[in-house]
Amino acid sequence: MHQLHQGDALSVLSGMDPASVDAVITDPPYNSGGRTTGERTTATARGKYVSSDAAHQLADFPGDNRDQRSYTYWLTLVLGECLRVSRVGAAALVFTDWRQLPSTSDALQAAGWTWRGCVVWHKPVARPRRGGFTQATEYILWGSNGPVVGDRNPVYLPGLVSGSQPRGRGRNHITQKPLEVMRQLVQICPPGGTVLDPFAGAGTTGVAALAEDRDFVGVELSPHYHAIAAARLSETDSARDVAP
Amino acid sequence: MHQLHQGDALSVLSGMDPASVDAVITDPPYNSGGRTTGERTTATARGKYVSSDAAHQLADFPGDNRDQRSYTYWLTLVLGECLRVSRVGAAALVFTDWRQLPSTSDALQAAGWTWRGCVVWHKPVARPRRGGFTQATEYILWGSNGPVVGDRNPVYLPGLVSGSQPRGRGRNHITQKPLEVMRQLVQICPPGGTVLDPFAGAGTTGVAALAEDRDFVGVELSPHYHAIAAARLSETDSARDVAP
DNA sequence: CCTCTCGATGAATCCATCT
DNA sequence: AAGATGGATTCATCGAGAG
Repeated sequence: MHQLHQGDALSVLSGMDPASVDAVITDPPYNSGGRTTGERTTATARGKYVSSDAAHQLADFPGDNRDQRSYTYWLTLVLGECLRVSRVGAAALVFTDWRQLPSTSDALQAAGWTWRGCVVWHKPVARPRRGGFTQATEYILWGSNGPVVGDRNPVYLPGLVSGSQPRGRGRNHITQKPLEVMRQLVQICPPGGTVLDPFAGAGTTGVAALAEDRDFVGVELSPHYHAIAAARLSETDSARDVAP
Repeated sequence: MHQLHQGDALSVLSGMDPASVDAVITDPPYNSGGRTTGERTTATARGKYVSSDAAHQLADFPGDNRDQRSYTYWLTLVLGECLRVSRVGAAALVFTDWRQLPSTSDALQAAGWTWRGCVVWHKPVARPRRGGFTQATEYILWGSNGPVVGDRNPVYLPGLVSGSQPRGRGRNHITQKPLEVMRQLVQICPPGGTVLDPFAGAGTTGVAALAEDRDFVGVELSPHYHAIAAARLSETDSARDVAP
């Protein structure tokens, strides 16, 4: 079962019932990239994150033009609303890159979540860098709403997940996550529980949640990606209904 | 060729010539002090550091703001001295865990280094955690003294390194790093250059540097570990003299 | 259906050259 | 002078197509 809202994350979340979801798993716009504040706030997400020799024609996405301070403030507001709508014991998993990891950890904790750790996503396909280290990883900050109740969901999840972005026809979004990675992450939500993603993008989090027998509530601002996510989610949900 | 000083990092560094090293690779003693009461009270850990070092007086829980703040301030001073004694274009690699990553990145940048990225050290043997994600990684923050000059050291280094801590007789220190991991990291220093480690511990950074044909300057406060490191370094250096 | 070869690619990064 | 634009770089991995 799933719902997908089209609109701004803060507005939609403020209309949701308190204590109604069991996990928040999301990939906010990083507001990263570029060397100067000017580059970060004026360039498009495509311009910042897509290699200059890339052939694909994927659409840009909105919301990637905040400076560092505003990013932290805004993300704190969003994660605060997420805490309000989540049940005690719920988990939050928030993607970030190395540049924004400190700010993201500030926002997570300022919003009231307890920081529990950091999962590493390793991307085997990454452009090498002369004279230094390849940037081949992203980070998933793990927080909890109060204590972690191990008995309620006795899983043992990996601290490092590996996977490449979908390629070719299966790729819908610049920053799309591999389904296999997301299927591992959604297991932090107890079976039958509800996963919330306030920045749904092309909807991979929801597809993974449905595939692992969790419910899903998503929010996406861009009408373009909302339509893509809606189609993917409906397809997954109907396939699930037939399966058993 | 190597030198190993016994004394406090700040004191020894302040006596060193400016612009005399090509890379700083170190694991500051917050991690090395032991994170659990058990680690801190075992016979091998006792006496590792004396009380003159402010970092040893940290409380059990990093959430204590005062100790956290002092740690960041002290690390900023040390990394600032490291910047002074390093040449333009030199790299800094600083180990940290997920809890201290934001503070360590603050200290690195406050000291004047340009933050360039984050390398992940994956420990394949890690204790699983019920109801959550295994903590199987540590982090190595990468900074540079000014621009990265790719032509001077045209290497392509990995963003993820993997290796388990030495066990049994080969293990001299609680937080000892695998030699194979350190051999990859020291390649950020141009061949023939000098690697500095102000918290040398059992000297693995130096052993790796010598094995990869870099020179080494180390500092270790504890007489116990200074003696162990001195023996390991001399052994490696004489083996190197014979080899060619 | 499996194996092999071939070609394309990356939430990059740097730098010279234009506005 | 500061920002915008465009080109060059590199290799482990992955998809497609051939055999």
